[in-house]
Parts: sequence; structure tokens; C-alpha cells
Amino acid sequence: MTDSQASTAPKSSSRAAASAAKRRRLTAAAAQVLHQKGVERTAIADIAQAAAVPVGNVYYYFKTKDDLVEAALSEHTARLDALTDELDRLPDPRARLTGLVDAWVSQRETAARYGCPTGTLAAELDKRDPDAPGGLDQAAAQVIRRLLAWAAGQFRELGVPDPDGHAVTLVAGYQGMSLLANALRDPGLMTREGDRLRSWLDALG
Amino acid sequence: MTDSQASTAPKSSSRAAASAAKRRRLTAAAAQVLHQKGVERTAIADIAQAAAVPVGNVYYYFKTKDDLVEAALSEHTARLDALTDELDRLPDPRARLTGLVDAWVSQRETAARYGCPTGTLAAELDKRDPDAPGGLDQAAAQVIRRLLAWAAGQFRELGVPDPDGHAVTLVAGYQGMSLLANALRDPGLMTREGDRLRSWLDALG
Amino acid sequence: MTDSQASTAPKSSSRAAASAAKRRRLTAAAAQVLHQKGVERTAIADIAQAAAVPVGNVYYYFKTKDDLVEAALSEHTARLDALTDELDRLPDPRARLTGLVDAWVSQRETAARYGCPTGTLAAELDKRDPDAPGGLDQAAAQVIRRLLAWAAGQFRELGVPDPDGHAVTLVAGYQGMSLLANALRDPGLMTREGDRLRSWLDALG
Amino acid sequence: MTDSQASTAPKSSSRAAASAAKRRRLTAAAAQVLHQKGVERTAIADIAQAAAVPVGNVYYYFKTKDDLVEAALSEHTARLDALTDELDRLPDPRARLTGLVDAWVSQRETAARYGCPTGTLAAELDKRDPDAPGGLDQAAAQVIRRLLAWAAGQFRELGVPDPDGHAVTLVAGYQGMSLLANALRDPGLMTREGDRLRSWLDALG
DNA sequence: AATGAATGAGTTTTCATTCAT
DNA sequence: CATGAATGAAAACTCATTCAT
Repeated sequence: MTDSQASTAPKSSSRAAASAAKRRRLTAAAAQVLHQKGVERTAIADIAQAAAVPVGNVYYYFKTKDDLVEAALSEHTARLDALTDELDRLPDPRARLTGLVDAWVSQRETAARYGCPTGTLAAELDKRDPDAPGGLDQAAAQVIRRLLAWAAGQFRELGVPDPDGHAVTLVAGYQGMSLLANALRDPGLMTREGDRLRSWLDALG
Repeated sequence: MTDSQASTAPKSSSRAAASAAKRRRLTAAAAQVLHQKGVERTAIADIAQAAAVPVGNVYYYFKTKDDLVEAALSEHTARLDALTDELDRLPDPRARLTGLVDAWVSQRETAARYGCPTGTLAAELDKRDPDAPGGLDQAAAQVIRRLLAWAAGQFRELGVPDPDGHAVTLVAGYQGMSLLANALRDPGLMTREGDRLRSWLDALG
Repeated sequence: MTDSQASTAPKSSSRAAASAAKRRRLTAAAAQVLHQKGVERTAIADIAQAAAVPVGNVYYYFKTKDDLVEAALSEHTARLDALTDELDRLPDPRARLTGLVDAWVSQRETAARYGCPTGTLAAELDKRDPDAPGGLDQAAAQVIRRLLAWAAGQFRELGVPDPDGHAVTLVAGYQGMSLLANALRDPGLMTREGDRLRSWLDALG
Repeated sequence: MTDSQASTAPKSSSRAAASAAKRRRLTAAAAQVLHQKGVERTAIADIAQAAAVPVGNVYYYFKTKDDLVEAALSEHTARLDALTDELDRLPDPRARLTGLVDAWVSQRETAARYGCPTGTLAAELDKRDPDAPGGLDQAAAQVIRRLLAWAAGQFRELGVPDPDGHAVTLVAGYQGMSLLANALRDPGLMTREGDRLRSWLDALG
């Protein structure tokens, strides 16, 4: 009751840790629910429920709904980083890129149902007024830029000309096949287009 | 390029003609505003205002907001049909497909700002509950299917194997580059990826 | 075109007659639709449609929705008058009252589905603010009063004491059985209670 | 006799208790206002005002207007149960039935002004489309069925033949006299018909 | 008189955000 | 920090009534 400033200590099973866990739960719930229902169709209450947190309490962790969107985006960024970190362990840039495609295809069921989490989010946020204060309209684009940068790095290492352009082609291929697979509700489309992307990568350089 | 108060109004119109004109105005306004702001962020009042029609009067022409979404979709279908009809006049299927890419690239400014009208609509509608009555969740997908069917026809005529797969690749390429151009706010991306698609078409068969 | 004041002549296939026919059609439609859907749930457009009259045109014949309610009520009054006129031809007051019960029971299917036309209308109109200008809150009650008066006349002729009270009992019996038959959706209830009313009439005097 | 801001509020209440009190206040207000104005003429705002609750807050307690109608109905059911429970303490079934009539007559002022709460509600709800989802069209009828069942139980105990038929006659008598008293705005009618029902009960068996 | 169209007020409902405890 | 409850600003939709031919 009186140790409110004692929490810098590493003993982590404290209220602070419980709090951090709740925040993580809310972030994960936001990522999932926003992906499945879209930003506009998701109510704070939906996320609260998915995270098993009382509605009123959400605002202790996230001041606004947009903050939750940002949190979801940070979650997607973290997942992307985790993936590229893992791929970076592979010695060959071509193998890394192929591994990226594999990862995409492995998510085909989700993509066929809800699209690419980042891509659909980007499309939705892009509809927002860019002049709005605290605008989130480019927030998802940043995640895409990060993916592009990583891919461009691989292409550069591969020694192909215009690595940025190749990165765009690869990521556009992913976004395109996700959108189509989603629209047509066809996970198989992801598999087939994934094969094509791999062939394309193999033929490079 | 904006056509919200298009000049289709007949000068010496009967009431019926004026009414039809208003319906067309509303349809065009719906197509435009829904594209720019997205379905969920668009209020009926926004469309009414763009069409210069009093809000209450909108309901004389369209019973629900979803009816306006459908109208916008039919507008996009009509535009697609007009485009393919025109391309069908070309003698060579490869030229027709190249013409399609040209048309896409010519829309690069709009795509970079708001994405592909049909693609973004499909992504948004796909978030809806498929079990909803009178569901619109697959409505935009139909327009995409129509485009796929036309493209597959051209590939078939070209004599390439797996025309359906080629159609998917082409349309996915378009959706992917539109999404990226939109996210990155970069019309040039459309030009560059358009070039790539043309090269790909040229190399076929 | 110039015979607008010639319509007192008996040649009745004129515009005036067509107009009267339309008014009659609207009145009948109002009586039916208002009975089936209730006043508040009935839109002018419903009545217009049932009468095959364009909505805008309704207002030429009836200035307000309440005027249509009044028209429906007049229709019910007319039907009641037609019935009592016919019953009045019977020589015996007891037979007349029995005939009234027979008429009620013969309407059992309608009553079981929609209740007594006048009774349900009275119940609905009674909910209105009595202080409203041009109030219709007692309009249906007038029709009931007319029925009560006729019944009281028969009881008087029968020589029973308190004919007004007997009339109330009879009509209350009818309203009660109609409401119950309607609530329970049971036409047979009308038959059974009708039998009881006939026995009661037979046992009188 | 009016109970819209009834004094059920507990003095030193917790939030939960205050909340429950508010819900009760809204239920009581719904029962009263819906009785007085009818379902269709009652706006949520009317009930909110009668309960001294902000309109938006009503939806925290009741998701839809129909839920409020159901709540009102449950209130009437509760009142009916309270009444029959009390009457059940009487040793004689005839006395119980007579007590029921007494209760009805004691409500004559309300009945003469607004009709029987359940009966008028049943009549109004019966006008609804039976095919509507979550249909309330038979909800009030259930309350009437419960009353019929109780009354039939008394008649059975009394040993009269066809106890169900007697129950119908009794309840139909009540509904009929309520409707007439309401239409004619005559509480005395309730008294007189009540006397008749009592005589009828006395003469049985 | 006839008629499609217009108008505007009213009603239900949703929800992000805030508050009191 | 936690939590149920409160609030108020939208937004979709309905409809009686009026208007312009």
C-alpha cells in the first residue's frame, strides 16, 4: 500500500508485472480483433472482451482507440522483426527471401479469411484524412516500409540491380495475392502464387 | 477527373429523366466518396452532400446505405465493362492485356491516393460477418471475379497454359501495386510496376 | 373539359364517379390495413398501395392520416349499420341478438388473427392524448356506443330490466372473446364463447 | 398509484445496488408509460424521462426498445404473480376468484383511462408481423395464458365442469369490461360488470 | 385532379470517452 | 489501479406531409 515507488526493483511478480501483462494482452487482442473485424467495425468493448479486461480499464492502458491501433501495429512490427531476425540467420539472401515467401504461404488460411494484417490495416488507415491531428493514416505504411527495406537489403546482397524495385515487386506480389485470396476466400491461391514468387526468386541473378 | 456533379443532366428533362439523373448523380457520388473515405467512414450525409441531394431524399432512391454500396459497385462494374469492351476491339489479346495495364497506370494518381476502388472495397467488405442477412461481404469480390474472367479469356486466346493462373497473377499484380502505391503515396510505383507487368506479358507465349 | 359543373346529372361514368370510386377504394383499404397492422404501424404508403393509388394522390382525398382513420371508422359504422338493418328485419328481438352473435362468430377467423376491428382501434386510439386538437381518441368509441344503443334497444324490447346493462354485458362479452381469441390465436374460442352468449340470451326474460 | 419514481432506492447503496435500482426504475417506468401511451407512441426518451435517466444510458440496461417492452411485461407478470400468491392464501377457490374480480374492480380508474395493461399490450403486439425475428407478438399473450391457467386451477378445485372454458369466460369478461370501460371512459362500468361476474361465480357449482 | 419527388422532423441505436467510487 | 456506469454526439432510417408539374 505504501510501496508505490518501489517498483524499480527487479522482483517482477508485482502489480507492475501484472499490469504489463494486461497491456500485452490488450495489445495482442487489439492485433487480432482489428485484423478480423477492421478498425471501424471494432468497438473498444470487443477488444476489452477478447482480452478479458473490463471496458473502463482499457483506458488506463490506452488513452484512445487510436492508441490501440498503434499498439496492434507495433505488434505486427514485432512479429515482422521476429521473422526477419530468424531469416537473417540463414546464410544466403535468396534463401532468406524464399523463407519469407514460405512464411507468407504458411499464413494462407488467415490471409484467405482476413487478408494480410498490415496490408488491410494500411488500406483502411489510408482512407483517413491526412490532415487530422495525430494522424494514423501512414502508420501501417511504416510497417510495410520496414518490410520493403529488409527485402531490398536481401536483393542488394544478392547483387541484383534495382534492389528497391525488386523489393517492391516482391511485397506487391504478397499484398496482391493476399487481397485476392481474401476476396476469393481461396487459400490455395496463396500456395500457387507463392510458388510463382519462389520461381521468380530462383531465376534472379 | 472528379465527376460528382457530372454534366449528364438533360436540359429539357421530364420529371422521370430528372429523377434518373439524380439517381445517377447519387450513384456516382457514392462511388467516389466511398472510394475516398471508405464505407465505414462515409456517412449518408457525405454522399448526399457530394450529390447535392438533401439527406432525407437519398432514401427515396436507395433504401439503405448498403444499397448505395451496391450502387457504387455497379458503377465500378460498368466502368470495368466499358474498359474491357473497348479493349475487346483490339485484335490481339496481348495488346488487350497491355491496354489493361495502361489503363491501370493511367489511374496512378487516384490509386496512389485512395487505392484501387474495387480492391479497397473488397478488403473492407470482407471484414463483414459472412452470416449477415443480405450480406455484401462478397459483393466486391464479384467485380474482381469478372475482371479475372476477362483476363483469363485473353490468356486463353493467347495460348498460354493455365490461363486462370495467369489472370490471377496479373490481377494480383495490379492489386498489390495499387495497395503499395497507396500506402507509400507513390504514383511512380504504379508506373514502374506497370512496366514490369508489360514486360512479363511480352515475354509470355 | 368545360362540363365541370355538369356533374349533378345522373350520367355517372364521369370523372366524378371515378373519383368517388377511388375514395371508396381508399376507405376500404384503410379499414382493412389499419385493422391488420394497427394505426401506428401503418404508413400512408401501405394504404395507398393496397388501394392501388399513388401516394401523393391520397392527399387529394384525405388531408391527413387521421382522416383516413376516420374513414376506416365510417366504414366500420356502415358495416355495423348494414348488419343491424338486416337483423332489424327479424321479428323477434331475441332472434336479432342471437343473429348478432352469429355474425360475430362467423368472423372468428379474422378476429382470431386481428381482433375486433372497432375494438382494437378503440384501444389504440384511447392511448392518444385527449387534449390533442382534432382528437380522434374517442372516435372508435362512438361506433361502440352505436352498437350498445342498438343492443339496448333489443333488450328493452325484450322487456328485461336494465337493458343498457345487458347491452354492456353482451358487447363486453364480444370484445373480451375477440381479444382472447386474438391473443391466443384461437378461432374456436369465438365459437365456444358465442355458444355461451346464446345460452345467456335464451335464458333471459 | 403512480410509481414512476418509486421509493425502492436503498439509502446506503453500493454501485451495484444503485444500478439494480435504476434498472428497476426503468422497468417500472416502462410498464407505466407503455401502458399509458402504447408501445408505438412511446419513445425511449419518454421512458428515460419518466425514470429520470439520460436517454443514452437506457441502452446500458436494455439493448433495444423491445427489451423494454419485455421488461414491462415481466413487471406485469410479477404483479399478477403477487396477486395470485396472495389470493392463494384464501382457503376457498370461490373466494379466490371473487378476490380476483375485486382486484380488477379496484383498478377501475386506471382501466377506464388506459385499459388493462396486459390486454392492451397484447392487442398492440398482436398487430406485429409474426415472422419478425425475436418476435414479441405473442409475449403479452403469455401473461394472459398464465392468468387463464391460474383461474382454471381454481375452477377445477371448485369442481365445475370445463374449468378451462370457465377460465376463458372469466378472463374474457375482464378484458371486455376493461376495453369498454376504457372506450367509454366509465369506471362505473367496471363496478357493474364486476358485480355481474361475482354473481356468476356465486351461482356456479 | 394526378403524381413522382422532396423535405425535415423525429426515433432508435451505437460507442468513444469520461466519471465516481 | 479497477470498474461499472454515465454521457453525448453522431448516424441510419422512417414517414407524414408538401410541392412542382
